[in-house]
Amino acid sequence: MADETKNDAKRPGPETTEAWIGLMRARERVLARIEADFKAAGQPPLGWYDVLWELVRADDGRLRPFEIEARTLLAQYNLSRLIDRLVKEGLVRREAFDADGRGQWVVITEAGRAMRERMWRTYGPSIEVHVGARLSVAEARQLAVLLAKLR
Amino acid sequence: MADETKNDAKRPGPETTEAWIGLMRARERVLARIEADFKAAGQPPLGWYDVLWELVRADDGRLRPFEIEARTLLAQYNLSRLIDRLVKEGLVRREAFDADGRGQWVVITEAGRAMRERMWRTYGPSIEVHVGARLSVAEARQLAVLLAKLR
DNA sequence: GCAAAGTAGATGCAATTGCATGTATGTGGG
DNA sequence: CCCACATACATGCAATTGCATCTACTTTGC
Repeated sequence: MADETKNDAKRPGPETTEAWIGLMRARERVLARIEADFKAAGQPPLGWYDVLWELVRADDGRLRPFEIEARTLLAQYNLSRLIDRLVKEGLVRREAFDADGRGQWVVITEAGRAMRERMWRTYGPSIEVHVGARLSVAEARQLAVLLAKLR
Repeated sequence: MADETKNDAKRPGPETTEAWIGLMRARERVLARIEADFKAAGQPPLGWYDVLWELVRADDGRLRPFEIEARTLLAQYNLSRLIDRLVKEGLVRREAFDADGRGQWVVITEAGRAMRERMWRTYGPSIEVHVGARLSVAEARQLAVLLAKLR
């Protein structure tokens, strides 16, 4: 996946390259396992959880789409359609945002809160099995610190 | 993105959860930046690089699809179609695998090698800027070690 | 106030992905 | 030898994504 040939301008050292490849591979593997757990439990994909969780955490269970976007790193056009799906499932509803005619609220419903809890009962153990069990507490903390530097 | 409520069976500790969220977010951010660099350079998406690079590294510049699959973590059906695209661009070609009628070789072409080098001139600096510059060598090494535990 | 520029969000269309299943071919047991 | 099962890869179809662009509004500068 990397390269050792030649010598132009700014090339990453091998440690950097391995960190990057490791990052891609680790998230790929872990995510695949977690998504498989969701699927096995007959639950929606992970993306839904993130949005529902952000809403639960927010005041009044409501956020503007652009706020969700910033918190989840979803692309604007993807979020717009993800909200459509959540609305169709009755997990959130859209409400007018009076102070700005362009805006809207996305509000989580009771069904949405219930779904998030149900999903967490899959997700939590899944994180524990696929991540927690492979790292000591100190390692997990250290990993989080290092990853935070990449943002 | 995580949860602190309730107390069922196996729940991840906060360090674990933060490590996992950090993993998702960090790869998201960095990947977005790297893909943007590829796009700005008018080059194909990152996935192409991985396949071409595995072929360059392999003996005779050839691998069986299932070998590429294992090395890159691509899903079988995605790889099958990615190879189609690479063939269409003349970057690889398929060859019969005599010892097993079900199999085939994927062989990198000269154009494929050239493309991989061209892509590396974008990719290398991109990795350096978005990953290398944010970590010391020791940190990068440490990060790679921790990430390796997740596979 | 009002045109120009910016911001919030939606959407048509093409490309990619995921899922289920299909088509060959190989292999192992009886 | 033959059948049941496994393996390698492809593919139809639906869902999701990416990209570019569009439609409201809002704000800014003059």
